[in-house]
Amino acid sequence: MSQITLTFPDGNQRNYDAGVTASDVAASIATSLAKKAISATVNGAHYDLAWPIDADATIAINTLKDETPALELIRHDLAHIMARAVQEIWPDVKVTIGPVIENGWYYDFDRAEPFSPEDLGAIEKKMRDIIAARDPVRTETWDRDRAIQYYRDNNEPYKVELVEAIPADQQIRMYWHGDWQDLCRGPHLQHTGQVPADGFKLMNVAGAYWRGDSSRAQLQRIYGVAFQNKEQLKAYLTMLEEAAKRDHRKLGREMDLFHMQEEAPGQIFWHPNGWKIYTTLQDYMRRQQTRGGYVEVNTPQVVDRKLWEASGHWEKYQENMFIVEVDEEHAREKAVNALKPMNCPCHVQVYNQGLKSYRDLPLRMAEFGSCNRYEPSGALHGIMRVRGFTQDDAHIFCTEDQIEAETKRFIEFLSNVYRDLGFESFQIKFSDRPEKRAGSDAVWDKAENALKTATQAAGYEFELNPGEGAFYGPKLEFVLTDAIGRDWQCGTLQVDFVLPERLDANYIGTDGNKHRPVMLHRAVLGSFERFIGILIESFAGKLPFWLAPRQVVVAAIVSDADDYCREVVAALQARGIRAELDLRNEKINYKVREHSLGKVPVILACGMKEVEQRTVSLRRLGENKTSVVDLSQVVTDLAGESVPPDMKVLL
RNA sequence: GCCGCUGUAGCUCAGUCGGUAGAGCAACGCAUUCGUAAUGCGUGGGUCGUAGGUUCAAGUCCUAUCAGCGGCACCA
Repeated sequence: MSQITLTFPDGNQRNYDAGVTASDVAASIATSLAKKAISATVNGAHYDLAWPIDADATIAINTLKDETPALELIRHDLAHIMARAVQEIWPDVKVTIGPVIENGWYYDFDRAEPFSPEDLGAIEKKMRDIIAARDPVRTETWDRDRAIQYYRDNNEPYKVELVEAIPADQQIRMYWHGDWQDLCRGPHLQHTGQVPADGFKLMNVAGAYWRGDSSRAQLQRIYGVAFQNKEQLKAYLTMLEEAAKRDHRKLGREMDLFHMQEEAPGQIFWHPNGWKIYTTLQDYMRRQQTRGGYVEVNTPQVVDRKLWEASGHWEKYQENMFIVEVDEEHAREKAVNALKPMNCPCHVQVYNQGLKSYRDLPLRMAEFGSCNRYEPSGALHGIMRVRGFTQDDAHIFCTEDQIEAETKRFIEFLSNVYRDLGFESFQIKFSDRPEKRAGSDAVWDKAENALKTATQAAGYEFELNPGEGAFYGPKLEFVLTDAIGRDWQCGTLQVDFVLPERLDANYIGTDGNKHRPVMLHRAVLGSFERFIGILIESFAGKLPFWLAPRQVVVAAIVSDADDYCREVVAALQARGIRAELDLRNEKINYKVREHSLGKVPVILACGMKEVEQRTVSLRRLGENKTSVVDLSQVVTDLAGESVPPDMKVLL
């Protein structure tokens, strides 16, 4: 039998018979290691302890303390343990797939009756029994046909389908613990007892389609989360509670920002406080766009279907459009219109007025474009995903040669805005040509290269998102990370060769002939509604001073200070600060609590001491210390703070 | 759109076996003038999401429907 040499992380080398398993290797080092071992990393690949190693390799034995392999295995084994528990309780349930996901796993089942929350408890209990049994995990490799026959015999149609999708000559790895079996790539733990019994929790049940295809069977998906130990699980559950606390729907009510109601699903009733955030943000964006060389336009909401037919939306996007038909009796002629779901076709109409010269390009046309889309009911989510929204949209009409410079210019514009709004970093995803696309390969090569080169030239890296481009061109997506680590895709830049063609946009070149401009579709915030939702959640309602709808509350401690409080508010308002008065017959504790919950950044409390000394007692949100400041000083300071970041730069 | 769950006062929620609606906070009134996260007492407030049905009787059971929530699909 031939010998192989294994190299350990500390550089030591040992010789073994070829075909040795990591389990044997661990045992050759120490019995305790063999017991603790969960898997091995062999030449960088994650290996099951039971797999044979046939050639020289580097090897590391993993234990539960090694986070990456441990979490992978725990979650993966739990997926199997859960599937086994379900089938032990309900033998007629069909199993499908159960992958590891962020923080845990899920498994999709086919079962006629829905799983109830009580069922989850029963499953969890059964899982703990399986873990307590410390059932050894064993594996074999089978021919594909044997596996297919096995699953046919066991009446597991989904597994049959999965195996059939594997090439006929490929070996199939089968896993068992107890009597329960599953098809699996592996690796797995040594025995079920290696899963931390108090480190996991079943979270919820949801519908999911077989193979993600909405035309196929609807399955039931059970989600679980799992960690190396109880403490980490608890920390995760606490983080979820934190996220729930900053839910923009809850904060929107508490801060009195907006509401939504049945009669207008997916549309927002902005209250004064919320609308103040909106207009402050919009004013900011307008200033930035003006500085960035954009012209602003405004275009119609209700537009004849003819334009949508010409643009391609009628064919490609009709399901998502609100169609407006006017009753014939009242209409001079029957017309079918649609609420605009996008601004681009209208912008081309503006562009097409009059003759454009190459001297006019690049023409950067912006609109705070109010759009309506009939989103599927299940897609609606607070103010983040709505049917009526406003994009900070713009279309840059330019020549192909200008794509690169405009891309660079836009990324700089966008990163500046994100920084001002409190997001220091963002990632870029580059989506290239999809299967279904318009335009020649040569044009795509050109567009993709221009986008890529420009992004790199601007000094940014990107992640490739293959095949996810729009049908008319490649796109960049800008993803920012919020205060609790969640990613949000906000900005986008898309290269479009198709729409200028369809809507016959052109310009006169240096040669005196007509040429086709390229359109760059771009947005920074995406939509005001969604972005405000992100701001609320990221800041947990504690918006930066300049964006806070109610910046200051001046609260009287005793009613003899009322007149002075009025004077303080007037002084603040005279400097443009959004200050409110609270003269209610309540204790200062009550007022502080209420305005703190309302996320007002600054509370100025005034009692007789302040009246006599012409000062205020200043308390900032989130701090429980106060400071006494001269009235004139506080007005100057807060006026400085309320200046938007872009105006500060100019000062 | 699909699967599951939910819908009771402005908000958060209770409501048993089907017997005719309840709490806390908020609001309003009175008292209290108080020093940095809830002062006390009192008063008013509900077609139980909507529409049907079963029943002597429906918040409760059934059907339909609307909306919301969690996922899936969708997100140009």
